[in-house]
Amino acid sequence: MTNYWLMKTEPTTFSIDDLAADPDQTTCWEGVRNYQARNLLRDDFCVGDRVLFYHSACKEPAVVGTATVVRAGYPDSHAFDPRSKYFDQKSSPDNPTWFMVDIKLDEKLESPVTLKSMRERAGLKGMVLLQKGSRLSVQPVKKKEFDTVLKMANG
DNA sequence: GCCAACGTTGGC
DNA sequence: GCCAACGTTGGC
Repeated sequence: MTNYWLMKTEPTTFSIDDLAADPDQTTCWEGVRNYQARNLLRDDFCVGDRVLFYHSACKEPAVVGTATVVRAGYPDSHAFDPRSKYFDQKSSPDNPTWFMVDIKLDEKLESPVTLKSMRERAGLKGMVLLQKGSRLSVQPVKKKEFDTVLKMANG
């Protein structure tokens, strides 16, 4: 059973081009420090799940690509490193607080699907992303929503 | 840069 | 357990 997700990133921090430039086009998704998102990463992400890669807090917020989960939830080791900006004293290798997954790029969309265009699409009304005050950085997406976004990307 | 909405912290 | 204060997110 494949799950569908949307993952937010600020392109100034890590963009779709950064992912595309990686030799394996793969990255660990470190630094999530929100419990609801943590629970999803730890408990619900499975290898093979599909991901909408979303640019937030930028000029044109949009889904800019798709990816696949290639490693399910495992402890975020950045939380153990005092030099990391993601360091968290309360997380330890014995009893990790924070988790991450690995994702691999599927495709960078030729034409990004903007937040604006998603708001205008009746079929996407229920998307978590579009709910008022929604700021979950890792969020579930329905298969139908995932397919609709891709349809919008491909004309 | 503004500000609404949300999550976390900590005093009581 | 309540809730005010604070910090962060993220669209605009």
